[in-house]
Amino acid sequence: MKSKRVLIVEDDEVTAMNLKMSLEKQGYDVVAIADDALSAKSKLKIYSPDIVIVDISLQESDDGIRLASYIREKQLLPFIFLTAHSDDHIIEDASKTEPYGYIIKPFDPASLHVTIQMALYKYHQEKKRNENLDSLKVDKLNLEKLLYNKKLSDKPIVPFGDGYHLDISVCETFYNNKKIKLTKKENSFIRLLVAQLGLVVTFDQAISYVWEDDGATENSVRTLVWRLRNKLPTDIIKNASGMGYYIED
Amino acid sequence: MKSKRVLIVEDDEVTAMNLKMSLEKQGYDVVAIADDALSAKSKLKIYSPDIVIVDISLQESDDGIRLASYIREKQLLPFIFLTAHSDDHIIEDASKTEPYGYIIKPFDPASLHVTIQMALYKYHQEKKRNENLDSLKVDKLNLEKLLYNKKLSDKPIVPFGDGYHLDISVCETFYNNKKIKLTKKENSFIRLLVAQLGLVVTFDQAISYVWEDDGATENSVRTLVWRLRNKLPTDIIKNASGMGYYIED
DNA sequence: CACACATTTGCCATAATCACGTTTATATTA
DNA sequence: TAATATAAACGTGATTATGGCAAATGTGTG
Repeated sequence: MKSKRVLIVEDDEVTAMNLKMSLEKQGYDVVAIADDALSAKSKLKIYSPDIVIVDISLQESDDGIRLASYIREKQLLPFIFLTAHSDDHIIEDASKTEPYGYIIKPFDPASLHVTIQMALYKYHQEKKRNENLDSLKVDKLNLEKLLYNKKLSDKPIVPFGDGYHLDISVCETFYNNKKIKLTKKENSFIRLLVAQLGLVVTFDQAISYVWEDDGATENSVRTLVWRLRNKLPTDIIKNASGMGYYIED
Repeated sequence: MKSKRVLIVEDDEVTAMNLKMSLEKQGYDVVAIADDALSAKSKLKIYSPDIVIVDISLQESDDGIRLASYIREKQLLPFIFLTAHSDDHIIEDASKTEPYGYIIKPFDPASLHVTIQMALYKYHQEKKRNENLDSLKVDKLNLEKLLYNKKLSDKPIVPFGDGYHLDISVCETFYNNKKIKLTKKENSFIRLLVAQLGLVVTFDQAISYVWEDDGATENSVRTLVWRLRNKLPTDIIKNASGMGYYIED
């Protein structure tokens, strides 16, 4: 296996150099060192590293955490936090970004290696799972979670489009608080669209989620969309040519 | 916050004692030390710790990993791996259990604390999300609340349909103040329909609520609806094709 | 930019399938 | 024994799959 490319984001030069030396001794390729979030972002693009080590408290601010959130959101890379503190609320904030690992200063070279390996592996698994999700499987549970994350405060309601909402506890769609009678498959597809609000639902996804084991053709999906569009008062189901359908966020 | 209860699963006495001391110095309560997976399982039950630290390679086998899988499956607790190796396939196996954290030997007391905090937080988040998903299901208690919220001022009466009302204190249904004699299951189903007035009661919901543990088929639900419709003077139970039944609000 | 060409989409009629309501026979329970 | 609940069967209507076709969209070329 060729050596992994590491980007270090650390404003303290001494720590950064220590890290770099330690990593290089273990066969890693430290491609760059950034000392703030901004340069980190540009260096991410330039060097395309395999993993990023981020100091949690860049310039005494929460820049490190925000950088991590950014990376997590874009699903670019695995990242590891480097921290000296064990301040509980920093830990809490850091945990929210779901880091792939963390190293506590002063760091130990051996544990550094293991942590990186674990992070890389974890990222690899996650990526594989996401790929599966993209191309094929969106299982019920997964979808429920997606929908749940979109729900409004304590009510099981997910608003979408303009005047629409979905009651996720009973699987029903409303337009201006008026129920729209939908059949099983129509409902199923709306749920999928809303779970991925703003994202395209591919034909494959639709087929595997709505039709489960019995397959279906792309034409079936098209006809389903057609029927749905007839039942919905406004035209919110958009087509992404060659890909599938989506509802705008 | 009261001190967190920790269970250590480690067959090397020296490491175990080191851990214990280190943890106690930081205010943790080490409730027990187990030296194999079996005793770990029983001690889990006896001491109900808040978190478990598991040595990844108990007695040179993969017991640690299997113990972790067991805990993960039962969704009992957060667990942290303790490992000396950086052997890639052990890391791979360990990662599959999605540990809440890991500590590399020789461990550093400060990082131990941070790792535990992160693990506890992560577990907390996970648990909260699962609970919220569960709360979307309708159980007896939930239903009573729904009904209670619908009742008329201070009287235990819930009106529905046109001329109907349900007395939730005695579980009886009336049409124009005339009692309608219903059987146990019919009553049960009417309550469910009224609790979700305007919303569809799915077959699954009906089956799990009316039939509880003894299952039933969709056909049973259909026949139940048929019997109910015969007893109710007007046609208020509507069908949502493929989904279930509902009464309009 | 215009043009031809290929692909994809929306729409529809038709056929196949599925779900519903209903009935009857058979269990289960009080 | 009467009342209640389930299971299987079946006609009917609702829902869905399928293939075709025109319109829209995208692509490559001169």
